[in-house]
Amino acid sequence: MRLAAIGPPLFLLPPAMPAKPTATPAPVAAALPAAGAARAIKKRQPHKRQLILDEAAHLFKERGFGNSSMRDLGARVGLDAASMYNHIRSKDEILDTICFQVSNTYIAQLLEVEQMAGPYLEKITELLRRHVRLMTTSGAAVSVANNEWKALTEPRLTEFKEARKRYEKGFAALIEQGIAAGELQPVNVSVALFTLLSAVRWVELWYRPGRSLSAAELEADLITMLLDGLKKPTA
Amino acid sequence: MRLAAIGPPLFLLPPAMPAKPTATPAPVAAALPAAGAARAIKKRQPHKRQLILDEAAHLFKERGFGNSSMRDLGARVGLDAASMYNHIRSKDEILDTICFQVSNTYIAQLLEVEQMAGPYLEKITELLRRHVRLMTTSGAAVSVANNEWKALTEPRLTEFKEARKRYEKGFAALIEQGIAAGELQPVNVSVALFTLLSAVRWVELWYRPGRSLSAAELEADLITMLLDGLKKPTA
DNA sequence: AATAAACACAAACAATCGTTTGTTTAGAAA
DNA sequence: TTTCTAAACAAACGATTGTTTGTGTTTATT
Repeated sequence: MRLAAIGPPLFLLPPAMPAKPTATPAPVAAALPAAGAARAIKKRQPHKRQLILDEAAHLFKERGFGNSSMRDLGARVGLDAASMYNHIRSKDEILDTICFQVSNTYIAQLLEVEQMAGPYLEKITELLRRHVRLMTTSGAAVSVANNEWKALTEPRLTEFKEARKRYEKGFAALIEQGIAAGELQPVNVSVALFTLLSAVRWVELWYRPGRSLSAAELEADLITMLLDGLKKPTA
Repeated sequence: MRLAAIGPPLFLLPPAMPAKPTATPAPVAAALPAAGAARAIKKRQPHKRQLILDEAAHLFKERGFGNSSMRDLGARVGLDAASMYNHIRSKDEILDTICFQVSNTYIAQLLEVEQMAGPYLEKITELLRRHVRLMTTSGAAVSVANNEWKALTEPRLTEFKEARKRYEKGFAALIEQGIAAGELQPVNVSVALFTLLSAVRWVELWYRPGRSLSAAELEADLITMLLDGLKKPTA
């Protein structure tokens, strides 16, 4: 019954507090100012802004948006709270940027997969694989987009929800078509969708680059388990 | 591609904002003062305290602990913020009570199932079933325990994490034994555990008593999908 | 060398936070 | 009645919140 080698405690799927990685790859599309909300301020050192965003993603993931102060964030970045306002517009804009970077990436992945050829089962697998991959490459940002989006302010809150719904509808359509094609079990589409999206969420909380399980192995195991089930076929 | 009948938008498993139900069943074990943290203050009207706790669970679920003020909560309860301090010790105590009510219930369910007879697959199914059932009966509290426990203060934060770990270890042991007995596929135990616990989490965000899918149907579909997989066996 | 822009910080702003205090109301116990 | 106490509110507490202002320092451009 060894659990230690693998996991940060997961009671009922809680955001764990990882040892602060001090540096983030952040492969989400770099801070395009999300339409109508955030205009960049970068001048001399555009990397400072990204540093703030990365550190904010980790802070918000660990403590939550509402429980994190700008002074906390400043301490992590190594800047006075006031100084950060040379690089960002507001605390809200930070959250906005993180959330929409993630949602834009997810939408882009959906569009790509939708245009692929091949059976629906392969499309679903590929979309799920990319979904998981974003978690392993941009875990903090994904975590914030998943857990802290409620703190977005109003027109953007609605926009985010709409983006989310678009992603879900696209994903659900693949499942529905897969069922119709006889590739998948005839389960309730929404139950299947939510279960899939939900099932992979622990990755964003658990995965750290140094883990014994590689990201590729994780992807494979996870997808196999979801598509084939835990139970051993009675054959 | 009808998704509407079933679901609140689930992008990557976000806490949805439900229409405020105005009344909660709250079948978690009623507010035993968690050891060393909360001593009840009830005098004349002990039900007022529970009303505050119920309303807090919904508020914290919708907006998050850090984004919810005592004045917000008071407005929902129909009381001045100050008046609530006749019934509760502090804002932290509210969160503490909610989190540990949930974790205590989960631990109790684990202990019960561990003592059952029968194959491991049945034990796992039963534990999963009770796990889901607590979400459908105490969704708001479960959601808060899952998402807001990070805001607990220190010694209780550690206690909560330990309770969570105990639950996980017990659950993992069942899976490991099931694999050893040849009842389950030989997957990585932790991957299986986290995937199962994670997969059912959308229920806490999606389920509402008035849904077209009954709680029982939901339980059945969900468990079947996780144990048998989404893919249609190529037979 | 001079100018201007980019950036950092100290100090302070109003607003809001959780909570305490003092007082009043209302019902139960004597 | 009188007495006691639970419970509600108004007002205010100090602390902290996000953010602005003013001023200085660095750095690149002319």
